Amino acid sequence: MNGTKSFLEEEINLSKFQLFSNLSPEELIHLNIEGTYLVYTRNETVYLEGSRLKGFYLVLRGILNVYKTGRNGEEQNLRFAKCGEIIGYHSIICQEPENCSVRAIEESVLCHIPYSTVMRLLQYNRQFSGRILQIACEELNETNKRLTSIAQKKAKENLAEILLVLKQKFDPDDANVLQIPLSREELASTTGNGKETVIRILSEFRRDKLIEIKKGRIKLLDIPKIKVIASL
Amino acid sequence: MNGTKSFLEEEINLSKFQLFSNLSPEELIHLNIEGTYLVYTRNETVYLEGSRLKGFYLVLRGILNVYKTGRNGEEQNLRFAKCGEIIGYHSIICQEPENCSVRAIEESVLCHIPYSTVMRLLQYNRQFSGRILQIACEELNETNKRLTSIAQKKAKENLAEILLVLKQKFDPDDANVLQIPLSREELASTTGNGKETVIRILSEFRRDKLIEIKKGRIKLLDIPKIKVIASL
DNA sequence: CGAACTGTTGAGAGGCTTCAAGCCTAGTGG
DNA sequence: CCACTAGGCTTGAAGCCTCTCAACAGTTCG
Repeated sequence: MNGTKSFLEEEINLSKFQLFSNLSPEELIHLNIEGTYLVYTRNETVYLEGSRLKGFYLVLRGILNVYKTGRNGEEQNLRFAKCGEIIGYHSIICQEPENCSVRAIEESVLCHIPYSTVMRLLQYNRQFSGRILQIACEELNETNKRLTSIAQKKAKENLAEILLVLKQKFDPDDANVLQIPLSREELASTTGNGKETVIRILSEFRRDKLIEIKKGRIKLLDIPKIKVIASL
Repeated sequence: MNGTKSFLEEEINLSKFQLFSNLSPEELIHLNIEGTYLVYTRNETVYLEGSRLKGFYLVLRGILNVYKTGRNGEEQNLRFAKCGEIIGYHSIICQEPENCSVRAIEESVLCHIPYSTVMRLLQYNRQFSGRILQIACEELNETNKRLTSIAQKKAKENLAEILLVLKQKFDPDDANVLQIPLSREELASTTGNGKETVIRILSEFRRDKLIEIKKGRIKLLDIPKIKVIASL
């Protein structure tokens, strides 16, 4: 992990993020002074479960894997965070050690916002605290949906669903190519299956011309059929 | 569903709930005027997924099953709500239709707090909005933990874990008897397994003197061993 | 008392995991 | 530049776990 403010100065205009769009000029100045910018390379860990964070992070660029470590130290993906999303805020709000770990999936740039700054904003800026509350509730809705799918769906249905979820989140050009470089193992940790199971199903999807894999990126060829398989 | 304010007048002192403990006398008066009290009998539905709620609910008495309907209309329990907890607040905060359903597991009394009241409190009472935020984050932590267990653990481990979670939440006297009348099917919908699987594991636990079942209530006899099975 | 529902047990099938071996690819060092 | 190596990817086979179907016992309630 390394990074200096000047290096990134240009690309950073925190007020363009919805979360900070309602800050007063003064609050923005403070935010810019107090926030620090960090670069993480692929597979680099941002923090581990159990850490006591000194603030939260805003994702400026890249994609991160938010996961828990479960049985036998096996990773379970909880969500992927991308530009504009925040991570590590539970820890701050609940005043508890973090309950999940975060690792960069591709080179990522984060902005660390220290505890005191967050607290000041939460206290004095209603729009900000309201937005955080909304973010938490949205995340909760997502997680509830995932939990239900993982608990009830078969591996194939579940994987098909995940592909659609990833498309929605990581296909900005709408070219049906998932712009997220996931290993088979990471994909498996997302669906809650073994690596081999995921590989077999992907092979099957490929054979049936539902998807295509080029340079590690998955392209969805037949979304209607994938939706049927996902039972959506 | 039926209930009148006078019927319950006595037992209701909303300010005793932590969520409302920081309300001004004026806010409390409004809350008392605007809140309505509702009684639900066992298995009665409070609301269904997709509803547009006109407020949220505080549980005054009883236990509720918060669940989603998944594959083939099968229920997936997300959590159980008891006295002092709130339900239906995502809907209000995200301004979206509710994403889960709620049903009374035993006779329950709820206080419905209308949208306008919630919004006023969220806007003007920082302690209140902060507390809601904290509740959301705690729920998120719980759900993340559940998701990981459901995805990774075997039925037996998972069921053992659920028993311990239920003990923590529904054993106020610390007598190791779970004061929550769950059907086998409801228990199965919590662990994400079939009913028969749960029954078999419970039988095994009973045979091994880990638990005892009397009048539908589960008593935990050997918590250390249950913890070992749960891999905790 | 019978009906309807919940709980229990058995048997069989199928899905998923696990182990194992070989392939492919990217990156390294000679 | 090429051979080599490490790590990810792929496929096969075996076995276990869980689901599903089915029959029956027990319980509750009108």
